Amino acid sequence: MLTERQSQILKLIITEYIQSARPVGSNLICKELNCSSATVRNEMASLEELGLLEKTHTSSGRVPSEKGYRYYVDHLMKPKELNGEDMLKLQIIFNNQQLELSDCLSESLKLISDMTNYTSIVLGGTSHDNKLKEINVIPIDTDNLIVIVVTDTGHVENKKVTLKNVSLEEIKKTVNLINDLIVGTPIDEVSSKLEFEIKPIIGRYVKEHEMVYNTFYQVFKDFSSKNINVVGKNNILKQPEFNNIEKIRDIFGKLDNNEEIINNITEENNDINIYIGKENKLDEEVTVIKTKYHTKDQEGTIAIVGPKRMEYDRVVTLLEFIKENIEK
Amino acid sequence: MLTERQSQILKLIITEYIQSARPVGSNLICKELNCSSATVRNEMASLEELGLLEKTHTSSGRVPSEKGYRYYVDHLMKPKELNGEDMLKLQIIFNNQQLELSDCLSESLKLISDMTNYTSIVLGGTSHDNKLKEINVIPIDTDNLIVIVVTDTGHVENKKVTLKNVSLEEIKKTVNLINDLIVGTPIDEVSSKLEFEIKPIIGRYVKEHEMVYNTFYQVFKDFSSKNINVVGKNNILKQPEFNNIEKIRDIFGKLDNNEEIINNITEENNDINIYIGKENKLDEEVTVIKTKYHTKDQEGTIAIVGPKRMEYDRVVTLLEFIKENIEK
DNA sequence: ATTAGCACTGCTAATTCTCAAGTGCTAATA
DNA sequence: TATTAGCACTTGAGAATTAGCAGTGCTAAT
Repeated sequence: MLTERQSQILKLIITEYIQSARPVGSNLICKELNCSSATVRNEMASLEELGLLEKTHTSSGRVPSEKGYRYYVDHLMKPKELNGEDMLKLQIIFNNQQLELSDCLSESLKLISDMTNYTSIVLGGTSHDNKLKEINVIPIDTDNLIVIVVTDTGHVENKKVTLKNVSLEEIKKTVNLINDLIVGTPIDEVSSKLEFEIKPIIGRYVKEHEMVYNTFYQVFKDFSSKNINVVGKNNILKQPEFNNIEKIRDIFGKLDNNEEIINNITEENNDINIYIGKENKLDEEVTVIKTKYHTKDQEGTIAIVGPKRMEYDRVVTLLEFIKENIEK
Repeated sequence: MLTERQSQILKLIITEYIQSARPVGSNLICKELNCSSATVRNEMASLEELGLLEKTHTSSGRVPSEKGYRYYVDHLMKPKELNGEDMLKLQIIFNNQQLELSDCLSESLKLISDMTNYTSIVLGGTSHDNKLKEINVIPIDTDNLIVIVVTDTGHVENKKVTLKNVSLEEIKKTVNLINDLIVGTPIDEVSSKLEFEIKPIIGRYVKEHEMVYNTFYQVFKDFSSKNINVVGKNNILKQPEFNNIEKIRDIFGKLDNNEEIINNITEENNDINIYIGKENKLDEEVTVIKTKYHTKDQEGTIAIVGPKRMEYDRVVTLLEFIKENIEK
């Protein structure tokens, strides 16, 4: 357990370092405290002993270690009030009735990226509460048609499909079957329901039933797949810790790789969670702060990615605010 | 006019520089030609006199100037055969019947980006030949509904809109009006037709006619807006000329700015056009090679962006191939 | 327990030095 | 007249050196 003064010093070093990105020396700290630089140096040495601080070289100032940041977010950090201006801008987005919820989300995270110079990620997926409302087909020509899928929450998706040698009659029949038997099913269960309720009987009505079944199956599969939105990637270029091209390429590569994002960013926990450096699976030189969100028609993850030297308090407050606002 | 030997030297310098990105000295060249390095130096001096070559400092090798590249693409460059492997990969994309045309385009440009390490851009827009086939509404609840717009080529778009205090009756009436009067209109003329044919009469059928009109107007406006697809942006990080963060931020900023892309990339000419350095409006340190394309349902621009030190011959051939393939 | 003082460390930036690559020019040559 | 050999010269890149500074750890005094 740290003494009061050690806590103070650790906190000062971290907040100073977050702001300046340069190692912090004892002189700077002792001005804030009622003691000499020598005393601070002694304390720093103990904090380093505990693994909370590091030096970049023998005679440099101190830099927080990952363990130091962890201690900071667990014990020292105070929630930060949202500043008036930030709050106002976010309010404007959420009060805009014109915007669909998913647009609100990306808009507000775009704003946060601009304000903080970090990168935001929204992962969205249809939720269990999202039920199939109806499907619809619009023929284009003999071989091509559009399938439109609508959920009860107003989420719509369409896909152009090619079905050769299948009469419009048969397609209509299939659509009716689906509308009769599947409507009302949570969207994430449609696939299995299709398989057990439609597949066995479709042969009675449709000649090329395998092809037709596969086509519709594919449409629903696409529908329930996740969408990924990475905002403010270029902000990475503004962070001094990412000042070499290799590193930038590395991180940009990861942020462009959808699979990697889904695997490493998706959050299952409803709290605001902080993953510092090696604690996160995306890249050990960044911190990821993220949370799961639920709305009536979708659920997913919102995440902020930045350097380990991140304004933790501010980001947590912003994420809390957004999560709260989209969930109502 | 250049002598035969001068042409040869210029060409050698440019191809060598394109490949190595380092100033080219006389020694390297004289090995390819039957003459001494002194002779080559003399010729280089004349080529510099003509503004076709430059030096980075008094005793460096030569680097092509923009005028040099221009001369090269106008007079020296031979069209390059598509190599078998590249060709094969592209063929696979174009032969895939499953893919929509627009997907083919982005797929093939993604491939080109990977092969060349340049960045590709596809600008698409609905063309004049693209006609409104039908519109459709699906009510979600009392205030919200989905508007679905379909064109005769199978392009579909949907939008969720909120219309308070408007009865379903009135909305259906509006939809019928549009389907009766506007269907068959080229998509880029729908807006004006709405204004002149629907706006004057809608008041007869709908109480809140202004709001309803505006809503539909907005839907069509969104529909006909251009879509932009920038692929392989990260390749910029691989080019040695873009090795400082400032420059990268600059270019990334431009490539993320949709307005800038539309204004500076859109091409009106059907040939493959090459814009070297200051000749292009995007950024004076890059070369843009681009062309306009037409398909039955859309037209737009495809462009490749890379350093001035670009493999001109290869890119031109690739673009020609793609243009040809999507246009049939 | 705290602090003043001092020797010590390692980084950064400036300076100098060296070397290689490449040039332009002159004079000799074919 | 066109080409070439030869040489003095220029420059940048990289290595080595140096000076100075920010900051440390330790010791001894308070």
